[in-house]
Amino acid sequence: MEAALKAIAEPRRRQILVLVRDGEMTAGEIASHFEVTRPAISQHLTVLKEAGLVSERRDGTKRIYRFRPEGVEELRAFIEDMWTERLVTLKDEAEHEERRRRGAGPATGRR
Amino acid sequence: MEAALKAIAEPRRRQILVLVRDGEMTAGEIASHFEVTRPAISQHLTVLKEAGLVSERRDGTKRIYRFRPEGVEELRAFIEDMWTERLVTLKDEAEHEERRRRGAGPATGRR
DNA sequence: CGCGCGTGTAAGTTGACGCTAACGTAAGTC
DNA sequence: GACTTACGTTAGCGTCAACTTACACGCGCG
Repeated sequence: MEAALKAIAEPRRRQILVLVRDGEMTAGEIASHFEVTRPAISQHLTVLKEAGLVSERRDGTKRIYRFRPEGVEELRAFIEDMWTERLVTLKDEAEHEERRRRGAGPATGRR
Repeated sequence: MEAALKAIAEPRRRQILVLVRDGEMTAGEIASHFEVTRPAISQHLTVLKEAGLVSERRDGTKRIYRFRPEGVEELRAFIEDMWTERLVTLKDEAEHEERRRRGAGPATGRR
């Protein structure tokens, strides 16, 4: 998750994602869309792959990269939790209070 | 948007966001939750503020920071578009193909 | 108005990251 | 098995970002 966030924080990697989003592409084909050298793109692809945002498939000497929706799904879910968990916390507090009113409460919920 | 992405890519800033998510807090109060110095937290707060993820309010010499849901909303929407636009593109391609079958198409889509 | 409190700001250091150039590697071709 | 193709990998360099230390600023109080 950390990795995915840092991956999309980089503009060029987002551009790469937009490229492969519409269909799979070879490394060279991706690199041809940019002004930087191929090794640079190769490194970006490694980062994206390890972040789970793209998948790699091999065909002979070619390497074909493909957008990986599940990776972005995790990311989206994480961002969503960023403020929905606020409601969860409020709910937890309400539950604790109710429990306390019943006299049960050592509150073992601490990590 | 770029700013918001780079802001949440940093672990400590995410922790700060989680802190102020449950209610507003002064700068010193936030800093007391971490091992780093107060200036470091102050810099993080500046980054978060300029990214639109928190808002700042002043009360005398104190500065009170508050979570800003709209900022995260933009972020969430951006991530969402990251792959919903894929469907739009597929729809475009379908339209182009249909147009081509009618004999229209020199395929000027190249940038 | 001098002084303390709560913060932001500036300067300097260190570590991480993106880039290039050179080299290494695996698959196909003759 | 030499040669080409299509890549990844490594070493080195410049830049940026996070941190600390030291200083500056605004508010309130006597």
